Amino acid sequence: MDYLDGLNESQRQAVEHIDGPMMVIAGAGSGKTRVLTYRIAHLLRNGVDSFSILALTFTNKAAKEMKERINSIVGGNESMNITMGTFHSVFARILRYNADKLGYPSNFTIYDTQDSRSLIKSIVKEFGLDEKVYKSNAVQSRISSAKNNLISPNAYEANVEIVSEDRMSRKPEIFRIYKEYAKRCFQAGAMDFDDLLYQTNVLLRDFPDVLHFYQQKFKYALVDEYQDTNYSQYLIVKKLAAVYENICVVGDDAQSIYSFRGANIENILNFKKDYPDFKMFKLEQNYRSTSNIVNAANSIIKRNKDQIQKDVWTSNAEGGKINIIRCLTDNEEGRVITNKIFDIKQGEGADYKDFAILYRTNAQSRSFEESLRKLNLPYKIYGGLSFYQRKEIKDLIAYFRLSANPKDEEALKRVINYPKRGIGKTSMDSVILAARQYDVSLWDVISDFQRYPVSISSGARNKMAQFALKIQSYSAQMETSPAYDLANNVAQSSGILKDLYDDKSPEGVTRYENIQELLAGIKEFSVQQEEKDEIGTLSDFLIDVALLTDADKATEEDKNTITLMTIHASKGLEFPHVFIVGLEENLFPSQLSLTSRTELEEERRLFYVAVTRAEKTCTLSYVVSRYRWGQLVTAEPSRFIDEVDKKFVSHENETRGRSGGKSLSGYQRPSEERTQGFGMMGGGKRNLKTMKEATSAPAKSGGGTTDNLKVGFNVEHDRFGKGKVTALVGAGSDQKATVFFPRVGQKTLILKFAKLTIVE
DNA sequence: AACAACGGGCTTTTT
DNA sequence: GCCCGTTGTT
Repeated sequence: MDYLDGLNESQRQAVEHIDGPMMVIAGAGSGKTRVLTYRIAHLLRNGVDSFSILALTFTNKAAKEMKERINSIVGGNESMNITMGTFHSVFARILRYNADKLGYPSNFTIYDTQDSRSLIKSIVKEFGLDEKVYKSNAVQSRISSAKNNLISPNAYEANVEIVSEDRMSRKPEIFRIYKEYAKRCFQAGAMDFDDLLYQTNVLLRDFPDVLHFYQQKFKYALVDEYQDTNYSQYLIVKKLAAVYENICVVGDDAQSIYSFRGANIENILNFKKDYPDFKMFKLEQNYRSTSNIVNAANSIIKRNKDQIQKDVWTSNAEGGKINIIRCLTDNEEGRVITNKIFDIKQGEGADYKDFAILYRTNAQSRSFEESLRKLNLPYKIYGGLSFYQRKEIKDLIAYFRLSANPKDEEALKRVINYPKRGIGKTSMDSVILAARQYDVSLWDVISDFQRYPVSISSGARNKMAQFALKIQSYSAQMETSPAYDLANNVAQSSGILKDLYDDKSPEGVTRYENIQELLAGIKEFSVQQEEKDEIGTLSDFLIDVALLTDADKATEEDKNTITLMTIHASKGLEFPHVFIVGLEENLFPSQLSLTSRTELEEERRLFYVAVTRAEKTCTLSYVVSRYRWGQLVTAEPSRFIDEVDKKFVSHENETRGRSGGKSLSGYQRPSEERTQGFGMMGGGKRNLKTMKEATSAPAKSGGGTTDNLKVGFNVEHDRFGKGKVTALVGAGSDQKATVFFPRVGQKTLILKFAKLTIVE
């Protein structure tokens, strides 16, 4: 068995375990994917039918790669019949197949986050609730977490605890919104992301024959990234595996970073309860990183309380220390990191694809983009606005969606007046009102005004009827025409293509190109389907499109570029040289995570994930002040920097030791040339003002006068006069105070610069 | 009904 | 600083 030879002892044991429940706890870089693929190959070699394997991965890309690797081990294309993909895509297919049982059309629409948010917004409006109180974001996450815990609208209403939580947050009507939301999704023939799991649970709960069928089909189940599954996913897997209990879950509790979307570490504990005789395998040897990186990462994660005991080690070389860089501003951070990349690349002849810049929030990408572009280095940003979330792409796809399912109200609202065809807000409001009165969909109204009369101008009525006719003609071809033909036809006859073509601005040109790219993608899809002797309709194309992400798209290109992405998006990836940027308090760890220990521990795991992406070098950076909300604000180095064991760290660009220094005397002013560079940043009026304050900073600052400043203290400023402290942010030399001065109003001051004296 | 101008909120992280 | 939605103007 040649393929077993390349595995270490614990890997091999995990791979060779065939029947019965098992859990693999896999440290970062320990060959987890390897174990998964080899185990599947091993199952196939030992006579398991590929049709009976269910493998749930975290991304579609991971599934695709795994299939390829299995084929290369087993030979042929045996992996073709394995059911492999993300929870969402696998169960979306199963739901389509069984949709009629739940009262949904098999071509139900999948609402993305934007769609559901917009639906929630309109419900809040229709209910006459205050949109400031019932913020769509907050309501959405409330509904989402209810669904992820399998709480139906009725159960929600009946749940004393939940309802009182809503009352306490002054949003007692959420249950009504949830009810209406669920109703409207159903009426529109639409499921949101959470529904794909929720409704699967309903299907398996209410239809024992369906449950039985899939239990018999999926005799072997594997779940990757088990630590990131939520309750809804957990229960699906548990039900499917209930008969044979050939279930293998793989994960690393130290890398659980998705609790904000309902992921639940308890699933690991539940596993032990559900399958008391399970076998546990630990993969602890790291093959990815230098020992400095492995040890540094260990020193970080050991600070967390909640974790499964394991000992990740490596026999790799020691490597360089983790480099920590301090910069003055986010723009300088961009330049410094870019130069570093350039130097390393020249120095050791690395490829661009060997580098990754990882950040906490998407908004941080800007300064790196700018400096990379200046130096003409190729880069690719993952995440952020994905290709499929761009306005023009969503517009065209909305036409497709509407043609496949005219009840899809979010799609209808999106395109009924795009491109402009003279159907304005007033007319649409009347139609919406009428639709609610008749309790039918918007489509029903605009496609049959005879039956559902609406008091709008005959002009508007005609235009809507024309629009409806157009959609109907598309619908007629939906199941018969090849995807590309229809897509192209829609793009042209809807007027989208012309509208974008006429826009000669740079953005307009890009949008036009994006549409062309989408059409090219559909063409490719059509061709692929024809090779399989299938027609490949637009309807088929739509099935997957809602669940595609940029990461899935990237595989084909495989370009040699520098990678920019959030740490979340980097999970499962590895790079020789990793730069983790923006290590500042309130950014990483995020301000919103500071309220509880568990949330802070999740941020720490995120940091752990980031560090363990690195193979050869890992560099951390932080800045003294950064643009946030369009304003330059001072920042403080992240606590995570201090949490890395000093043995594995070296500081660069440091003008001072940054240990514990509470006193202002430890702070050194930036050198002259730095101060200049600082002033040249940005250039807006606001910065100039901030800069003036900064450069006019007194060297003295009376070491200690404001050290024990507290909220409520009265202070005096030599320009603003007397005032009262209303808030304090940060600590040490970067502490800021918000002070209310009766003479000039409220000001936020950086204590090390402002000449404040405490008065009684 | 269409467009320009203005203002508010926002930043976690994603299927 | 940016995106979105609202307001005011034609």
